[in-house]
Amino acid sequence: MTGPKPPEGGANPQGATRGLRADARRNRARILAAAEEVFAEKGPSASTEEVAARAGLAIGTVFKHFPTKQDLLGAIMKDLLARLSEEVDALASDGDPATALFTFVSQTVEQAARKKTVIGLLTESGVDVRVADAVRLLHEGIEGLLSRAQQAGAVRGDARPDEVLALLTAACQGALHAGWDPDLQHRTLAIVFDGLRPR
Amino acid sequence: MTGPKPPEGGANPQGATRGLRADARRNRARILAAAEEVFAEKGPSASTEEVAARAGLAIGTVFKHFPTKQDLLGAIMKDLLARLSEEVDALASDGDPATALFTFVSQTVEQAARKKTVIGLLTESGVDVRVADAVRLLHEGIEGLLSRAQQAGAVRGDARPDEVLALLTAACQGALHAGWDPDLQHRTLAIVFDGLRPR
DNA sequence: AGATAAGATGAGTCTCAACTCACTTTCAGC
DNA sequence: GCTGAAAGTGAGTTGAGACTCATCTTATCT
Repeated sequence: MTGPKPPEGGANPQGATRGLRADARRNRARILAAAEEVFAEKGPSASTEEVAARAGLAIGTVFKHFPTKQDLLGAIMKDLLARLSEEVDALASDGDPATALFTFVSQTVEQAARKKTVIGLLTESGVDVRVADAVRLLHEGIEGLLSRAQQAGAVRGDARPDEVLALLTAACQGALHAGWDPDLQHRTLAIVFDGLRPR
Repeated sequence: MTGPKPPEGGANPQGATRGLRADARRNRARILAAAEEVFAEKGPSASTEEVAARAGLAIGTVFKHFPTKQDLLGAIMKDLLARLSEEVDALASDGDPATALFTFVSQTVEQAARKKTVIGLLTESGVDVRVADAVRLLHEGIEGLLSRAQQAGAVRGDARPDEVLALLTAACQGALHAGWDPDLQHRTLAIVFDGLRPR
């Protein structure tokens, strides 16, 4: 009846990395980092093999941590959405309520132009159950930014959070196209922002 | 030196169907129709095999007409863009200049929600050289609608055609998401249209 | 240090879909 | 209706990529 400590049963606040052996935790992080890079460059159709190579690990290790490719994509997606939520929180506490929402949208679209991950994910598989929570969190964050902006008189009172989210995802999608450059992005978002302002 | 009439050398206004044997022309049309259906339902990742089945033809026939899958997707894309250009022309001659542009965008986005073809194509492969002409034609059409709307005072004078096209494609992309329903679509486009109106 | 289970490995399997081609069928001109 | 070329056929080839597993390695506990 002697042996290693059994896996800890408690709740794990961020990810399922508690109770993992040290090397496993390290490798999991490496995989996620590599995957984010690879998928950002080549989109979600990049092979798991390439992710493994970039992480300097064997393909089997990747599949041990993420049994299917969808799981891997879902984990990245979750990370990305969580980071967006953090940005929202930061802007909500520090930024000017009148411009925080616009700043957030601009930043996110900017980022989308570089990282195809989110975009391709949303397009290919729709919003997955695995990331539903993360999406809800982001939605709530946007709700906060929106209502502050409305109270500051910077955004029309009848705009709703789901409209903002729709505009945001649409703009992110659009950011992938040929001919989309910083200038066009700026001009296009300016139109959208004008549409959001009070008449 | 006797034999069947050699293929006609003249220009072919719509598609490369002139000089084809009757059955070939018929089958080519069947393939395009089937492909449009299949890709609209399942997106561009649907198999060529399924297209052949839907058309009631052998797989080899499909590949005889369209040597690669990209060719097939390109042909559909071209068709679709041509149809959009036709709609633009119709609205340009018949419609109210003040609302024609908005009507066109609404219709197109509406259609995108049902047919994933264009969207997935643009996302997966970028704008292909094969359809560059068709895109240019659509661009010119939008340019016309835009300048009429501006002359009618319905759209701000500083809006440019590429901004409109960016907004249009972005909205079409957005239309694929879970949670995108006619109501949300209407409200979101209303914001965009407000952004396009003179202040 | 020794024991042991967790973790890592990567060659191999399996599935799926794009594409080929030797052969058959059909159309069109005589 | 005969003939030759154009078109159609579909089993087979090929390649790519997701996923497996028998085996080896290593962290961690005593």
